[in-house]
Amino acid sequence: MNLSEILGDLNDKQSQSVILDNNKNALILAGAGSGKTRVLTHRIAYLVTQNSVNTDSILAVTFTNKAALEMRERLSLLLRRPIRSMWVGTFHGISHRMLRTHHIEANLSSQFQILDAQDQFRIIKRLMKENQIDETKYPVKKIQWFINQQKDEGVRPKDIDAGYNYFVKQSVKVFELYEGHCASNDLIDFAELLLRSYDLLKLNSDLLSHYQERFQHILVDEFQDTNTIQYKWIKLLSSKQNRVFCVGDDDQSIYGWRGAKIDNIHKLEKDFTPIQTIRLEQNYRSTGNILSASNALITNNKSRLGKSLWTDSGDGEKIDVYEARTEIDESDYVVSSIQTLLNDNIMARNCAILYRSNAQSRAFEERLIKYNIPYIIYGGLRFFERAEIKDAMCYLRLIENSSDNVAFERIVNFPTRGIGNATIEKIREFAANNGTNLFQSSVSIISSLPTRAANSLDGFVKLIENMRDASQNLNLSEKVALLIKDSGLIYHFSNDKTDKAGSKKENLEELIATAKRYIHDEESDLSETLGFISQATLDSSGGDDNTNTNKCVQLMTIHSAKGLEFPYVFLAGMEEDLFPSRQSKDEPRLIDEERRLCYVGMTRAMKKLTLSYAIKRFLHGQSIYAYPSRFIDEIPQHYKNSIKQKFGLSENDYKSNNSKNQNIFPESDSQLSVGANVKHAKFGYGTVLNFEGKGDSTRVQIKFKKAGTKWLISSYANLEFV
DNA sequence: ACAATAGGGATTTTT
DNA sequence: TCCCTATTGT
Repeated sequence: MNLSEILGDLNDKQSQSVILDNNKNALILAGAGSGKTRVLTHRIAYLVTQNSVNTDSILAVTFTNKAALEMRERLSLLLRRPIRSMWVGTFHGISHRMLRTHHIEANLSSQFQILDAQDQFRIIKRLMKENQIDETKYPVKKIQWFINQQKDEGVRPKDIDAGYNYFVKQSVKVFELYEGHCASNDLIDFAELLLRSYDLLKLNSDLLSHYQERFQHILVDEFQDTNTIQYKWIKLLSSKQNRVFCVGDDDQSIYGWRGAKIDNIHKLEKDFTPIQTIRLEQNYRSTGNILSASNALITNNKSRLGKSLWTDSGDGEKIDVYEARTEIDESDYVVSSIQTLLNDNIMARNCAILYRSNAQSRAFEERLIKYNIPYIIYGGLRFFERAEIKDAMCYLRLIENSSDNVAFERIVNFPTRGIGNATIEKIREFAANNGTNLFQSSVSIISSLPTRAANSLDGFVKLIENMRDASQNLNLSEKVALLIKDSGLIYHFSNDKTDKAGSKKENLEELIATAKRYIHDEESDLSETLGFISQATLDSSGGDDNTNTNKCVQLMTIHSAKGLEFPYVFLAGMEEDLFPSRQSKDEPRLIDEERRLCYVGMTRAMKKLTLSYAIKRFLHGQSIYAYPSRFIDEIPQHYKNSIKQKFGLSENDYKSNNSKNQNIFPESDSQLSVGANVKHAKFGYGTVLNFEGKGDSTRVQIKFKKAGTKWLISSYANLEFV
């Protein structure tokens, strides 16, 4: 690969960044849609092919697994070879890798487990209960938040002076208890991965210099999102001999509330000298109007590094601003606009509805169902966070490592097998007194238990032991298949009446497939199973079935849309107190972040952007009158096209429409049952998987033979039973 | 052990 | 309003 191939399709600024002097650090201020991933990957390709930098000497850090994966893929395409051994990963993934390799120096066993947010919550809650700390006064969520916040700042309990603040005092107490618990149980939470790997390097100068010498080039993506400990981690790894190359955009910093320090990007220029700053301002995504409007909006923020996006692709259409009467009206406007696009053969996946808070998705969902437009809502529980999947994973964990107390607690009596609280309390007590784990403790106390409890507990112990023996010679996916069956999970969820659609059972089956797909890193210090378990915690998004999503309109929060782009974007709920949110309105710092969020939302749009707001909105059980968002006013009028006229059906039309439809699907319809076969005019034949609600608002989930699985409102769907 | 019921809270969530 | 949790009753 030669230089012109690497620089071939890059603009001046991009090329400059890629071939930047090796003796300088770099800050690439990459605006939205300016090709930052391209610069990052081409920079690496340049170093490897033109500067003979060994791939082992490169460390590339991202925030999300998705970004890391994308970088890997693009790199192996560019370099035309696999880059398996290269250190490309998330902050957490890289930290994890270091801790596994140097677990002894990090004061961890080789089998340490990673806690996800749920596990962490459970532990904190139990610790508080055991120590009589009143949950109503000190909500677990808040304490958990406090602890994570401190860790993100690199702060340990001993560093905190609570003064006279009772909340902080209690939080620190729980923090200490929690730290003790994690230490004695070999547990690491997300924040701890970073903090501990930081300490590891800080306290072991040999290790530190090893990595400093090894990583000649450290590249960081989305630098504006780094928190204090991440910044310190990078700073620690940097040295006289190596160079950092940071890419970021201060205008797209939207995770300040999670500890991201926008100021890190400012500090960079002081802490990492000599440094060269390059601005990528040419945008390849949006039309001129969208960019100018976004630029105008973001100018209202103070203390920016300053950047102004431009494009040579023409002005495009103005931004539509729709004033709706209510959120129903709003969703009707948006969805009928989408319908119009679909009629023009625009693909559904090219349309996105973005909003500030998840609660806003409902109105759109209902309208999309009415129009029979396929959609997908992002957000909510991810695959590995689902209860049934966590249950199964905990069986896997306990089979693999009987000292995993977190797993033990979760599944000892699930599915229920007659092991009550009293028994579990005895197990805990014995374990605490004898310095052993819960599983071992169970084995020890069985003989001292009343017959009934003893039998139940004995059954559980034997179950785990048998599964362990039986899975000895099985591969990962066979192991998973065995466990979801023998544990009784499949049986339990097959009979779960609350899960009419059987999706939990399906998820468990999907877990087998996910295990099958798992590719184990041969160089890893972990067994295949432990590798799978760690990966599941570090990347909880697995298992999702993306086959139909490209036919769907996409609904998500603006936060989730960061890094994505769509030809047609609808930014909904542009109202004061919703966006910017009420909780942010009193603090200029928070308002600025809301404004950046709005900027991120607007710059997702490629061809056409539509903003909408409702005068009256039903929220939290009551109607609220709202003012249009200040952000709308901050966009100069000549980029906007205001639409105030009522679109589509009038209120009366709705009424007549509804009453007309009421007869189509009588309330007392006894034919509607799971498994019933139906025919739909457009989607053809299908089977009812699930339904909810009554009368007019009944929603039915149907698996169509050809059209896939859909939720429909029965009063609109006009179903025929066959 | 589970279902029914009452009460409280309701941005955003990369790992 | 809706959803999640904790409590209560069978």
